[in-house]
Amino acid sequence: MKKLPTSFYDRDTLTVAQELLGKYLVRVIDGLPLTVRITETEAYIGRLDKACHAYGYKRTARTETLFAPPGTVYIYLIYGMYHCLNFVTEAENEPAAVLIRAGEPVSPADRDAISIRRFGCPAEALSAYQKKNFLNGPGKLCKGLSLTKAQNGLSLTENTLYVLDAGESPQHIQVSKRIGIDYAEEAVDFPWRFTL
DNA sequence: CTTCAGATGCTCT
DNA sequence: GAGCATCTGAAGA
Repeated sequence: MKKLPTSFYDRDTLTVAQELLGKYLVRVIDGLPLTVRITETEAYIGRLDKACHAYGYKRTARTETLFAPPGTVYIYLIYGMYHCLNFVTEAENEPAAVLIRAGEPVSPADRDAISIRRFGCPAEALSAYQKKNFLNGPGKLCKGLSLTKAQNGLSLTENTLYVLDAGESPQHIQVSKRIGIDYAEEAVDFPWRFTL
């Protein structure tokens, strides 16, 4: 499988958000890869989107990463205790990104390694509720893959975090409104959430 | 299945 | 000082 190049991210954010579905997200820790199939994304586009941290090209210490070149990793802390993983899209200085909202382990070994990070025990010890809600949210995904602000600003062309083309073209994409952005006025209705 | 409150700290005004 | 691109456990239907 081939690592997605910078040119993949250097495109319209809505296109990238949809095409990321079904791709494999690889997180390498101490030389060991954890692989997750991406199943849900959201698009955020600073130039016109009040839900985006960099709406109207607002530049602060936090949003600086959104102005970085496409294929840069944007991770921020939310609600004081969770992290959200994003991939920067479009041209440099055009602040936009795709939020990775959910995924699923590719193999049983990935499932166990991620379960340890998320729950402190192997997957077989989990409750039905925990198995059903394994990586179905941005905070859960980051917890399971041990992603924090320490990885903010990394490039997806490096070897600690990257995306592989699994050869799967996204089918049956469900389109809906984004979650948790009630403050964003007209942008709350933008259909920019994509689920496999 | 659903709602609900509380956790917790960084970011921006 | 207010608010946040969330999650969990408890309680009720």
